[in-house]
Amino acid sequence: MPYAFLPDVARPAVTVDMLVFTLVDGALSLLLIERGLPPFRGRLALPGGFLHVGAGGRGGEALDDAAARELLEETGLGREQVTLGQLGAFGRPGRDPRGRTITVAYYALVRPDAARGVRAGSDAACARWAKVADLDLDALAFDHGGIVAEALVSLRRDVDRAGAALALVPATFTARELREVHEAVHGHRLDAANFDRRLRRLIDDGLIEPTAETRATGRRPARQFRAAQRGARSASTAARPSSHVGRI
Amino acid sequence: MPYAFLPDVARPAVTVDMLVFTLVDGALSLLLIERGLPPFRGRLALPGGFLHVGAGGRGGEALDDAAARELLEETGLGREQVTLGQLGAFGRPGRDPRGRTITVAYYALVRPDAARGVRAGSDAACARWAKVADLDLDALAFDHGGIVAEALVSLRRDVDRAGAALALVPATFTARELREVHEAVHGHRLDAANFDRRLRRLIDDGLIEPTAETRATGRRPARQFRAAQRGARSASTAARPSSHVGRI
DNA sequence: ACAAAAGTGTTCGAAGTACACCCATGT
DNA sequence: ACATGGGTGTACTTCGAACACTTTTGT
Repeated sequence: MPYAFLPDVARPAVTVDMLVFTLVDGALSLLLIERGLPPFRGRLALPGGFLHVGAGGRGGEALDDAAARELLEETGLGREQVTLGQLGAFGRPGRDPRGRTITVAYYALVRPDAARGVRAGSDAACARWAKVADLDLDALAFDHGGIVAEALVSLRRDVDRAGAALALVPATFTARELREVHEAVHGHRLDAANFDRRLRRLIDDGLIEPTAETRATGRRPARQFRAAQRGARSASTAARPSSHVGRI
Repeated sequence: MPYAFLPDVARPAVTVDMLVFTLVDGALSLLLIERGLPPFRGRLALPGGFLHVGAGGRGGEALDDAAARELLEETGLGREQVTLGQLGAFGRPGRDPRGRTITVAYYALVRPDAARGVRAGSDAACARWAKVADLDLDALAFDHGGIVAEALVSLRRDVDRAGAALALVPATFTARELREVHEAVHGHRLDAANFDRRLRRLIDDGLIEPTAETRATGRRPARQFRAAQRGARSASTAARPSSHVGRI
Protein backbone atom coordinates (compact mmCIF):
# COMPACT_ATOMS: atom_id res chain seq x y z
CA MET A 1 0.00 0.00 0.00
CA PRO A 2 1.37 3.42 -0.90
CA TYR A 3 2.70 5.62 1.82
CA ALA A 4 0.53 8.51 0.79
CA PHE A 5 -2.89 8.84 -0.77
CA LEU A 6 -4.31 11.00 -3.47
CA PRO A 7 -6.59 13.69 -2.12
CA ASP A 8 -10.24 12.73 -2.10
CA VAL A 9 -11.47 15.10 -4.77
CA ALA A 10 -14.18 14.42 -7.31
CA ARG A 11 -12.88 12.67 -10.40
CA PRO A 12 -14.07 12.87 -13.97
CA ALA A 13 -14.63 9.80 -16.09
CA VAL A 14 -11.86 9.39 -18.63
CA THR A 15 -12.46 8.03 -22.11
CA VAL A 16 -10.31 7.47 -25.15
CA ASP A 17 -11.78 8.40 -28.53
CA MET A 18 -10.33 7.28 -31.83
CA LEU A 19 -10.02 9.21 -35.06
CA VAL A 20 -9.43 6.41 -37.55
CA PHE A 21 -8.54 7.85 -40.94
CA THR A 22 -8.11 6.09 -44.24
CA LEU A 23 -8.68 6.66 -47.93
CA VAL A 24 -11.82 5.18 -49.47
CA ASP A 25 -11.98 5.53 -53.25
CA GLY A 26 -9.32 8.18 -52.97
CA ALA A 27 -11.30 10.27 -50.49
CA LEU A 28 -10.14 10.95 -46.94
CA SER A 29 -12.53 9.10 -44.67
CA LEU A 30 -13.14 8.72 -40.98
CA LEU A 31 -14.53 5.76 -39.08
CA LEU A 32 -17.74 6.69 -37.25
CA ILE A 33 -20.30 4.72 -35.34
CA GLU A 34 -23.98 5.31 -35.05
CA ARG A 35 -24.91 5.50 -31.42
CA GLY A 36 -27.45 2.93 -30.36
CA LEU A 37 -28.01 4.34 -26.90
CA PRO A 38 -28.63 7.75 -25.38
CA PRO A 39 -27.26 10.30 -25.20
CA PHE A 40 -27.15 11.28 -28.86
CA ARG A 41 -28.87 8.03 -29.88
CA GLY A 42 -28.85 7.68 -33.64
CA ARG A 43 -26.16 10.31 -34.11
CA LEU A 44 -22.73 9.61 -35.51
CA ALA A 45 -19.83 9.61 -33.07
CA LEU A 46 -16.19 8.72 -32.79
CA PRO A 47 -15.51 5.19 -31.63
CA GLY A 48 -14.07 5.05 -28.16
CA GLY A 49 -14.52 3.83 -24.65
CA PHE A 50 -13.58 4.23 -21.06
CA LEU A 51 -10.00 4.02 -19.91
CA HIS A 52 -9.40 0.88 -17.90
CA VAL A 53 -8.29 1.80 -14.41
CA GLY A 54 -7.17 -0.94 -12.06
CA ALA A 55 -8.72 -1.28 -8.67
CA GLY A 56 -5.47 -0.73 -6.82
CA GLY A 57 -3.23 2.27 -7.19
CA ARG A 58 -1.09 0.85 -9.96
CA GLY A 59 -3.28 -1.20 -12.22
CA GLY A 60 -4.93 -0.39 -15.48
CA GLU A 61 -3.69 0.43 -18.93
CA ALA A 62 -1.64 3.25 -20.38
CA LEU A 63 -3.42 5.78 -22.58
CA ASP A 64 -1.63 4.47 -25.65
CA ASP A 65 -2.66 0.93 -24.79
CA ALA A 66 -6.25 2.00 -24.33
CA ALA A 67 -6.17 3.56 -27.78
CA ALA A 68 -4.73 0.39 -29.28
CA ARG A 69 -7.34 -1.70 -27.48
CA GLU A 70 -10.18 0.45 -28.74
CA LEU A 71 -8.78 0.30 -32.24
CA LEU A 72 -8.65 -3.48 -32.10
CA GLU A 73 -12.15 -3.73 -30.70
CA GLU A 74 -13.66 -1.43 -33.28
CA THR A 75 -11.71 -2.42 -36.35
CA GLY A 76 -9.80 -5.62 -35.71
CA LEU A 77 -6.59 -3.79 -36.58
CA GLY A 78 -3.48 -4.22 -34.44
CA ARG A 79 -1.26 -1.31 -33.51
CA GLU A 80 1.47 -2.64 -35.80
CA GLN A 81 -0.79 -2.18 -38.79
CA VAL A 82 -1.50 1.50 -38.22
CA THR A 83 0.18 4.74 -37.28
CA LEU A 84 -1.08 5.75 -33.88
CA GLY A 85 -0.65 9.03 -32.04
CA GLN A 86 -2.27 11.30 -29.54
CA LEU A 87 -4.15 14.38 -30.62
CA GLY A 88 -4.91 15.87 -27.21
CA ALA A 89 -7.35 15.99 -24.33
CA PHE A 90 -10.81 17.50 -24.40
CA GLY A 91 -12.82 18.09 -21.27
CA ARG A 92 -15.22 20.99 -21.45
CA PRO A 93 -17.88 20.62 -18.76
CA GLY A 94 -21.14 19.69 -20.40
CA ARG A 95 -19.60 17.86 -23.30
CA ASP A 96 -21.33 14.73 -22.03
CA PRO A 97 -24.80 15.26 -20.57
CA ARG A 98 -24.39 12.19 -18.36
CA GLY A 99 -21.64 13.79 -16.29
CA ARG A 100 -18.14 15.13 -16.28
CA THR A 101 -15.89 13.34 -18.74
CA ILE A 102 -12.42 13.95 -20.10
CA THR A 103 -11.54 12.33 -23.38
CA VAL A 104 -8.09 11.77 -24.80
CA ALA A 105 -8.32 11.73 -28.57
CA TYR A 106 -6.02 9.50 -30.61
CA TYR A 107 -5.67 9.34 -34.36
CA ALA A 108 -4.95 6.16 -36.29
CA LEU A 109 -3.88 6.20 -39.93
CA VAL A 110 -4.92 3.04 -41.76
CA ARG A 111 -3.62 1.87 -45.12
CA PRO A 112 -6.47 1.60 -47.62
CA ASP A 113 -5.79 -2.09 -48.25
CA ALA A 114 -6.06 -2.81 -44.52
CA ALA A 115 -9.19 -0.69 -44.30
CA ARG A 116 -11.10 -3.03 -46.66
CA GLY A 117 -11.72 -5.55 -43.92
CA VAL A 118 -12.90 -3.11 -41.30
CA ARG A 119 -16.53 -3.75 -40.51
CA ALA A 120 -18.91 -4.43 -37.67
CA GLY A 121 -16.69 -4.07 -34.63
CA SER A 122 -17.78 -5.92 -31.56
CA ASP A 123 -18.26 -2.73 -29.60
CA ALA A 124 -19.94 -0.46 -32.05
CA ALA A 125 -23.51 -0.88 -33.11
CA CYS A 126 -22.64 0.07 -36.65
CA ALA A 127 -19.27 1.31 -37.83
CA ARG A 128 -18.90 3.03 -41.19
CA TRP A 129 -16.41 5.02 -43.19
CA ALA A 130 -17.61 8.58 -43.72
CA LYS A 131 -16.02 10.79 -46.33
CA VAL A 132 -14.61 13.81 -44.53
CA ALA A 133 -15.67 16.12 -47.34
CA ASP A 134 -19.31 15.12 -46.92
CA LEU A 135 -19.27 15.23 -43.16
CA ASP A 136 -21.44 17.64 -41.19
CA LEU A 137 -19.30 18.22 -38.14
CA ASP A 138 -22.09 19.91 -36.22
CA ALA A 139 -24.22 16.79 -36.48
CA LEU A 140 -21.76 14.60 -34.58
CA ALA A 141 -22.44 13.54 -31.01
CA PHE A 142 -20.83 15.19 -27.98
CA ASP A 143 -18.06 17.62 -28.96
CA HIS A 144 -16.76 15.22 -31.57
CA GLY A 145 -17.21 17.72 -34.36
CA GLY A 146 -14.70 20.03 -32.77
CA ILE A 147 -12.29 17.19 -32.17
CA VAL A 148 -12.49 16.14 -35.81
CA ALA A 149 -11.89 19.72 -36.89
CA GLU A 150 -8.73 19.89 -34.79
CA ALA A 151 -7.54 16.56 -36.13
CA LEU A 152 -7.97 17.74 -39.71
CA VAL A 153 -5.83 20.78 -39.04
CA SER A 154 -3.08 18.61 -37.59
CA LEU A 155 -3.35 16.07 -40.36
CA ARG A 156 -3.11 18.68 -43.09
CA ARG A 157 -0.16 20.27 -41.39
CA ASP A 158 1.79 17.06 -40.99
CA VAL A 159 0.96 15.08 -44.10
CA ASP A 160 3.61 17.08 -45.94
CA ARG A 161 6.31 15.74 -43.64
CA ALA A 162 5.82 12.44 -45.48
CA GLY A 163 5.41 10.39 -42.33
CA ALA A 164 1.66 10.73 -42.30
CA ALA A 165 1.33 10.27 -46.06
CA LEU A 166 3.30 7.04 -46.01
CA ALA A 167 0.92 5.71 -43.38
CA LEU A 168 -2.01 6.10 -45.76
CA VAL A 169 -0.73 4.13 -48.76
CA PRO A 170 -0.32 0.38 -49.20
CA ALA A 171 3.03 -1.16 -48.33
CA THR A 172 4.08 -0.84 -51.96
CA PHE A 173 2.66 2.12 -53.78
CA THR A 174 2.97 4.12 -56.94
CA ALA A 175 3.80 7.78 -57.20
CA ARG A 176 0.22 8.43 -58.12
CA GLU A 177 -1.10 6.75 -55.01
CA LEU A 178 1.11 8.79 -52.71
CA ARG A 179 0.18 11.93 -54.55
CA GLU A 180 -3.50 11.12 -54.18
CA VAL A 181 -3.00 10.93 -50.43
CA HIS A 182 -1.75 14.48 -50.39
CA GLU A 183 -4.56 15.55 -52.67
CA ALA A 184 -7.18 13.84 -50.55
CA VAL A 185 -5.93 15.36 -47.33
CA HIS A 186 -5.47 18.85 -48.67
CA GLY A 187 -8.48 18.78 -50.92
CA HIS A 188 -6.83 20.09 -54.05
CA ARG A 189 -4.80 18.76 -56.96
CA LEU A 190 -1.03 18.69 -57.05
CA ASP A 191 1.20 18.95 -60.07
CA ALA A 192 2.27 15.41 -60.88
CA ALA A 193 5.62 16.53 -62.26
CA ASN A 194 6.54 18.48 -59.15
CA PHE A 195 5.37 15.70 -56.91
CA ASP A 196 7.64 13.25 -58.69
CA ARG A 197 10.62 15.39 -57.87
CA ARG A 198 9.51 15.37 -54.27
CA LEU A 199 9.47 11.59 -54.50
CA ARG A 200 13.03 11.64 -55.76
CA ARG A 201 14.04 13.66 -52.73
CA LEU A 202 12.36 11.14 -50.47
CA ILE A 203 14.46 8.46 -52.12
CA ASP A 204 17.63 10.51 -51.68
CA ASP A 205 16.76 11.01 -48.05
CA GLY A 206 16.31 7.30 -47.56
CA LEU A 207 12.66 7.51 -46.56
CA ILE A 208 11.37 5.42 -49.45
CA GLU A 209 13.01 3.10 -51.95
CA PRO A 210 11.97 1.92 -55.40
CA THR A 211 11.00 -1.70 -55.88
CA ALA A 212 11.99 -3.82 -58.85
CA GLU A 213 8.52 -4.48 -60.16
CA THR A 214 6.10 -2.19 -61.86
CA ARG A 215 2.37 -2.27 -61.59
CA ALA A 216 -0.13 -2.31 -64.43
CA THR A 217 -2.57 0.50 -63.73
CA GLY A 218 -4.75 0.59 -66.83
CA ARG A 219 -2.34 2.46 -69.04
CA ARG A 220 1.39 2.62 -68.83
CA PRO A 221 2.70 0.55 -65.88
CA ALA A 222 3.97 2.60 -62.97
CA ARG A 223 7.07 2.14 -60.87
CA GLN A 224 6.48 1.16 -57.31
CA PHE A 225 8.04 2.24 -54.04
CA ARG A 226 7.99 1.12 -50.48
CA ALA A 227 8.77 2.85 -47.22
CA ALA A 228 12.40 2.24 -46.34
CA GLN A 229 13.02 0.27 -43.19
CA ARG A 230 14.66 2.39 -40.55
CA GLY A 231 18.42 2.15 -40.45
CA ALA A 232 18.96 1.97 -44.17
CA ARG A 233 19.60 5.67 -44.52
CA SER A 234 21.62 7.22 -47.27
CA ALA A 235 24.61 9.43 -46.64
CA SER A 236 22.70 12.55 -47.54
CA THR A 237 20.20 11.84 -44.81
CA ALA A 238 22.81 11.61 -42.12
CA ALA A 239 24.00 15.08 -43.02
CA ARG A 240 20.59 16.69 -42.93
CA PRO A 241 18.69 17.54 -39.80
CA SER A 242 16.37 14.62 -39.24
CA SER A 243 12.82 15.35 -40.29
CA HIS A 244 10.89 14.50 -37.15
CA VAL A 245 7.57 12.95 -37.87
CA GLY A 246 5.84 14.58 -34.95
CA ARG A 247 2.28 14.18 -33.93
CA ILE A 248 -0.14 13.31 -36.73
CA MET B 1 -30.94 14.98 -13.37
CA PRO B 2 -29.65 13.49 -16.57
CA TYR B 3 -31.69 10.84 -18.28
CA ALA B 4 -28.75 8.44 -18.36
CA PHE B 5 -25.78 7.83 -16.16
CA LEU B 6 -22.15 7.20 -16.80
CA PRO B 7 -21.15 3.59 -16.17
CA ASP B 8 -19.76 3.00 -12.73
CA VAL B 9 -16.17 2.28 -13.68
CA ALA B 10 -13.08 3.23 -11.70
CA ARG B 11 -11.89 6.74 -12.43
CA PRO B 12 -8.39 8.15 -12.41
CA ALA B 13 -7.53 11.40 -10.73
CA VAL B 14 -6.98 14.15 -13.31
CA THR B 15 -4.40 16.86 -12.84
CA VAL B 16 -3.20 19.78 -14.93
CA ASP B 17 0.55 20.41 -15.05
CA MET B 18 2.09 23.61 -16.32
CA LEU B 19 5.22 24.07 -18.39
CA VAL B 20 5.92 27.75 -17.85
CA PHE B 21 8.71 28.89 -20.15
CA THR B 22 10.51 32.20 -20.27
CA LEU B 23 13.94 33.63 -20.96
CA VAL B 24 16.16 34.43 -17.98
CA ASP B 25 19.38 36.20 -18.93
CA GLY B 26 18.84 35.05 -22.48
CA ALA B 27 18.55 31.39 -21.50
CA LEU B 28 15.41 29.33 -21.97
CA SER B 29 14.08 28.58 -18.51
CA LEU B 30 11.28 26.60 -16.99
CA LEU B 31 9.36 27.22 -13.78
CA LEU B 32 9.78 24.35 -11.34
CA ILE B 33 8.77 23.83 -7.75
CA GLU B 34 10.51 21.88 -5.07
CA ARG B 35 8.12 19.36 -3.63
CA GLY B 36 7.57 19.77 0.08
CA LEU B 37 5.56 16.61 0.54
CA PRO B 38 5.88 12.99 -0.52
CA PRO B 39 6.00 11.51 -2.99
CA PHE B 40 9.22 12.84 -4.46
CA ARG B 41 9.71 15.20 -1.51
CA GLY B 42 12.57 17.53 -2.20
CA ARG B 43 12.61 16.81 -5.92
CA LEU B 44 11.82 19.37 -8.58
CA ALA B 45 8.48 19.09 -10.32
CA LEU B 46 6.19 20.91 -12.68
CA PRO B 47 3.67 23.14 -10.97
CA GLY B 48 0.15 21.88 -11.28
CA GLY B 49 -2.90 20.67 -9.43
CA PHE B 50 -6.08 18.72 -9.61
CA LEU B 51 -8.78 19.53 -12.07
CA HIS B 52 -11.82 20.99 -10.37
CA VAL B 53 -14.79 18.75 -10.97
CA GLY B 54 -18.20 19.90 -9.84
CA ALA B 55 -20.28 17.68 -7.63
CA GLY B 56 -23.11 17.40 -10.11
CA GLY B 57 -22.84 16.21 -13.63
CA ARG B 58 -22.20 19.59 -15.19
CA GLY B 59 -20.06 21.59 -12.83
CA GLY B 60 -16.38 22.20 -12.67
CA GLU B 61 -13.90 23.94 -14.91
CA ALA B 62 -12.69 23.39 -18.44
CA LEU B 63 -9.17 22.09 -18.93
CA ASP B 64 -8.04 25.43 -20.31
CA ASP B 65 -9.53 27.21 -17.32
CA ALA B 66 -7.77 24.85 -14.95
CA ALA B 67 -4.49 25.64 -16.66
CA ALA B 68 -5.14 29.36 -16.37
CA ARG B 69 -6.07 28.97 -12.72
CA GLU B 70 -2.92 27.02 -11.93
CA LEU B 71 -0.86 29.60 -13.78
CA LEU B 72 -2.41 32.37 -11.74
CA GLU B 73 -1.92 30.53 -8.48
CA GLU B 74 1.70 29.68 -9.16
CA THR B 75 2.87 32.85 -10.86
CA GLY B 76 0.28 35.56 -10.44
CA LEU B 77 0.07 35.85 -14.21
CA GLY B 78 -3.28 36.09 -15.96
CA ARG B 79 -4.03 34.25 -19.15
CA GLU B 80 -3.99 37.50 -21.11
CA GLN B 81 -0.35 37.98 -20.22
CA VAL B 82 0.87 34.68 -21.58
CA THR B 83 0.48 32.34 -24.52
CA LEU B 84 -1.25 29.23 -23.32
CA GLY B 85 -1.76 25.93 -25.08
CA GLN B 86 -2.16 22.25 -24.50
CA LEU B 87 0.72 19.86 -24.97
CA GLY B 88 -1.10 16.58 -24.38
CA ALA B 89 -2.19 14.01 -21.86
CA PHE B 90 0.07 11.65 -19.95
CA GLY B 91 -1.26 8.74 -17.99
CA ARG B 92 1.08 5.79 -17.72
CA PRO B 93 0.07 3.61 -14.76
CA GLY B 94 2.60 4.02 -12.01
CA ARG B 95 3.53 7.57 -12.90
CA ASP B 96 2.21 8.60 -9.48
CA PRO B 97 2.89 6.11 -6.68
CA ARG B 98 -0.18 7.31 -4.81
CA GLY B 99 -2.56 5.99 -7.42
CA ARG B 100 -3.76 6.25 -10.94
CA THR B 101 -3.54 9.78 -12.31
CA ILE B 102 -3.90 11.34 -15.73
CA THR B 103 -2.28 14.69 -16.26
CA VAL B 104 -3.01 17.15 -19.01
CA ALA B 105 0.12 19.19 -19.67
CA TYR B 106 -0.15 22.82 -20.74
CA TYR B 107 2.61 25.17 -21.78
CA ALA B 108 2.68 28.87 -21.01
CA LEU B 109 5.08 31.24 -22.71
CA VAL B 110 5.91 34.24 -20.52
CA ARG B 111 7.55 37.45 -21.68
CA PRO B 112 10.80 38.00 -19.82
CA ASP B 113 9.66 41.36 -18.42
CA ALA B 114 6.55 39.74 -16.97
CA ALA B 115 8.64 36.89 -15.60
CA ARG B 116 10.58 39.23 -13.32
CA GLY B 117 7.80 39.38 -10.80
CA VAL B 118 7.14 35.65 -10.64
CA ARG B 119 8.00 34.36 -7.21
CA ALA B 120 6.64 32.39 -4.31
CA GLY B 121 3.26 31.29 -5.57
CA SER B 122 0.68 30.56 -2.96
CA ASP B 123 0.49 26.93 -3.91
CA ALA B 124 4.08 25.98 -4.44
CA ALA B 125 6.50 25.55 -1.60
CA CYS B 126 9.26 27.16 -3.59
CA ALA B 127 9.04 28.14 -7.24
CA ARG B 128 12.18 28.86 -9.22
CA TRP B 129 13.29 29.37 -12.80
CA ALA B 130 15.57 26.59 -13.96
CA LYS B 131 17.66 26.97 -17.07
CA VAL B 132 16.65 24.23 -19.46
CA ALA B 133 20.24 23.66 -20.55
CA ASP B 134 21.29 22.87 -16.97
CA LEU B 135 18.31 20.70 -16.22
CA ASP B 136 18.65 17.01 -15.38
CA LEU B 137 15.39 15.68 -16.71
CA ASP B 138 15.79 12.32 -15.01
CA ALA B 139 15.90 14.02 -11.62
CA LEU B 140 12.41 15.49 -11.92
CA ALA B 141 9.51 14.06 -9.96
CA PHE B 142 6.90 11.73 -11.47
CA ASP B 143 7.24 11.46 -15.26
CA HIS B 144 7.84 15.18 -15.56
CA GLY B 145 11.19 14.70 -17.24
CA GLY B 146 9.54 13.01 -20.18
CA ILE B 147 6.88 15.67 -20.37
CA VAL B 148 9.51 18.41 -20.46
CA ALA B 149 11.38 16.56 -23.18
CA GLU B 150 8.26 16.40 -25.32
CA ALA B 151 7.55 20.06 -24.72
CA LEU B 152 11.03 21.04 -25.84
CA VAL B 153 10.59 19.16 -29.09
CA SER B 154 7.32 20.97 -29.74
CA LEU B 155 8.75 24.32 -28.73
CA ARG B 156 11.75 23.98 -31.02
CA ARG B 157 9.52 22.92 -33.87
CA ASP B 158 7.11 25.80 -33.52
CA VAL B 159 9.29 28.70 -32.49
CA ASP B 160 10.18 29.18 -36.14
CA ARG B 161 6.57 29.87 -37.01
CA ALA B 162 7.06 33.17 -35.22
CA GLY B 163 4.04 32.84 -33.00
CA ALA B 164 5.96 31.21 -30.20
CA ALA B 165 8.95 33.52 -30.53
CA LEU B 166 6.80 36.63 -30.26
CA ALA B 167 5.37 35.28 -27.02
CA LEU B 168 8.83 35.25 -25.45
CA VAL B 169 9.90 38.85 -26.05
CA PRO B 170 8.70 42.05 -24.35
CA ALA B 171 5.83 43.95 -25.92
CA THR B 172 8.33 46.10 -27.77
CA PHE B 173 11.54 44.40 -28.76
CA THR B 174 14.61 44.80 -30.89
CA ALA B 175 15.73 42.52 -33.66
CA ARG B 176 18.45 41.25 -31.40
CA GLU B 177 16.00 40.26 -28.71
CA LEU B 178 13.82 38.26 -31.06
CA ARG B 179 16.87 36.61 -32.52
CA GLU B 180 18.07 35.67 -29.06
CA VAL B 181 14.78 33.89 -28.46
CA HIS B 182 15.41 31.68 -31.45
CA GLU B 183 18.97 31.12 -30.36
CA ALA B 184 17.95 30.27 -26.82
CA VAL B 185 15.32 27.79 -27.93
CA HIS B 186 17.41 26.12 -30.58
CA GLY B 187 20.68 26.33 -28.73
CA HIS B 188 22.81 27.72 -31.53
CA ARG B 189 23.65 31.09 -33.07
CA LEU B 190 21.84 32.56 -36.04
CA ASP B 191 23.23 34.90 -38.66
CA ALA B 192 22.10 38.37 -37.65
CA ALA B 193 21.92 39.60 -41.23
CA ASN B 194 19.70 36.76 -42.38
CA PHE B 195 17.51 37.08 -39.33
CA ASP B 196 16.95 40.73 -40.13
CA ARG B 197 15.58 39.79 -43.50
CA ARG B 198 13.27 37.36 -41.78
CA LEU B 199 12.13 40.28 -39.65
CA ARG B 200 11.40 42.28 -42.78
CA ARG B 201 9.24 39.45 -44.04
CA LEU B 202 7.36 39.39 -40.76
CA ILE B 203 6.67 43.09 -41.29
CA ASP B 204 5.50 42.46 -44.85
CA ASP B 205 3.23 39.73 -43.59
CA GLY B 206 1.74 42.07 -41.01
CA LEU B 207 2.82 40.01 -38.02
CA ILE B 208 5.00 42.72 -36.49
CA GLU B 209 5.34 46.42 -37.07
CA PRO B 210 8.18 48.86 -36.38
CA THR B 211 7.74 51.45 -33.68
CA ALA B 212 8.85 55.06 -33.98
CA GLU B 213 11.35 55.04 -31.14
CA THR B 214 14.72 53.41 -30.94
CA ARG B 215 16.33 51.94 -27.88
CA ALA B 216 19.81 52.66 -26.53
CA THR B 217 21.51 49.33 -26.12
CA GLY B 218 25.07 50.20 -25.24
CA ARG B 219 26.26 50.95 -28.75
CA ARG B 220 24.26 52.10 -31.67
CA PRO B 221 20.58 52.38 -30.77
CA ALA B 222 18.38 49.65 -32.23
CA ARG B 223 15.02 49.96 -33.91
CA GLN B 224 12.12 48.47 -32.05
CA PHE B 225 9.16 46.42 -33.14
CA ARG B 226 5.94 45.25 -31.65
CA ALA B 227 3.58 42.43 -32.48
CA ALA B 228 0.89 43.74 -34.80
CA GLN B 229 -2.61 43.70 -33.44
CA ARG B 230 -4.79 41.27 -35.31
CA GLY B 231 -6.82 42.76 -38.09
CA ALA B 232 -4.20 45.21 -39.29
CA ARG B 233 -2.90 42.92 -41.99
CA SER B 234 -1.15 44.06 -45.10
CA ALA B 235 -2.34 43.16 -48.57
CA SER B 236 0.40 40.59 -49.01
CA THR B 237 -0.81 38.71 -45.96
CA ALA B 238 -4.32 38.39 -47.20
CA ALA B 239 -3.08 36.76 -50.37
CA ARG B 240 -0.90 34.20 -48.63
CA PRO B 241 -2.14 31.15 -46.86
CA SER B 242 -2.38 32.11 -43.25
CA SER B 243 0.51 30.84 -41.18
CA HIS B 244 -1.21 28.92 -38.46
CA VAL B 245 0.44 29.24 -35.11
CA GLY B 246 -0.33 25.73 -34.00
CA ARG B 247 0.39 24.19 -30.68
CA ILE B 248 3.39 25.54 -28.83
C1' DA C 1 -3.66 5.82 -84.30
C1' DC C 2 -4.96 7.76 -80.28
C1' DA C 3 -5.89 8.69 -75.52
C1' DA C 4 -4.26 8.44 -70.99
C1' DA C 5 -0.99 8.11 -67.82
C1' DA C 6 4.17 7.98 -66.71
C1' DG C 7 7.97 10.60 -66.53
C1' DT C 8 11.57 14.59 -67.80
C1' DG C 9 13.12 19.38 -68.38
C1' DT C 10 12.75 24.47 -67.95
C1' DT C 11 11.70 28.66 -65.96
C1' DC C 12 10.44 31.58 -62.29
C1' DG C 13 10.13 33.34 -57.64
C1' DA C 14 10.39 32.76 -52.56
C1' DA C 15 13.34 31.91 -49.04
C1' DG C 16 17.55 29.86 -46.38
C1' DT C 17 22.81 30.34 -45.92
C1' DA C 18 27.22 32.34 -45.98
C1' DC C 19 29.78 36.30 -45.98
C1' DA C 20 31.53 40.93 -47.25
C1' DC C 21 30.69 45.42 -46.14
C1' DC C 22 28.99 50.15 -44.55
C1' DC C 23 26.93 53.00 -40.67
C1' DA C 24 26.15 55.04 -36.16
C1' DT C 25 27.35 55.54 -31.54
C1' DG C 26 29.38 55.17 -26.73
C1' DT C 27 33.71 54.94 -24.65
C1' DA D 1 39.69 56.75 -33.19
C1' DC D 2 37.86 52.76 -32.84
C1' DA D 3 35.60 48.76 -31.37
C1' DT D 4 30.98 47.11 -31.24
C1' DG D 5 26.85 46.10 -32.64
C1' DG D 6 23.07 47.80 -36.11
C1' DG D 7 21.94 47.36 -40.70
C1' DT D 8 22.47 46.51 -46.00
C1' DG D 9 23.94 44.01 -50.17
C1' DT D 10 25.43 39.96 -52.94
C1' DA D 11 26.04 35.41 -54.43
C1' DC D 12 24.74 30.65 -54.04
C1' DT D 13 21.52 27.17 -53.16
C1' DT D 14 17.20 24.75 -52.27
C1' DC D 15 12.53 24.13 -53.14
C1' DG D 16 7.72 24.85 -54.66
C1' DA D 17 4.67 26.30 -58.61
C1' DA D 18 3.53 26.36 -63.45
C1' DC D 19 3.88 24.26 -67.75
C1' DA D 20 5.73 22.41 -72.09
C1' DC D 21 7.26 18.22 -73.53
C1' DT D 22 8.49 13.12 -74.51
C1' DT D 23 7.66 8.16 -73.54
C1' DT D 24 5.06 4.10 -72.85
C1' DT D 25 1.25 1.46 -72.63
C1' DG D 26 -3.97 -0.37 -73.56
C1' DT D 27 -7.72 -0.10 -76.56
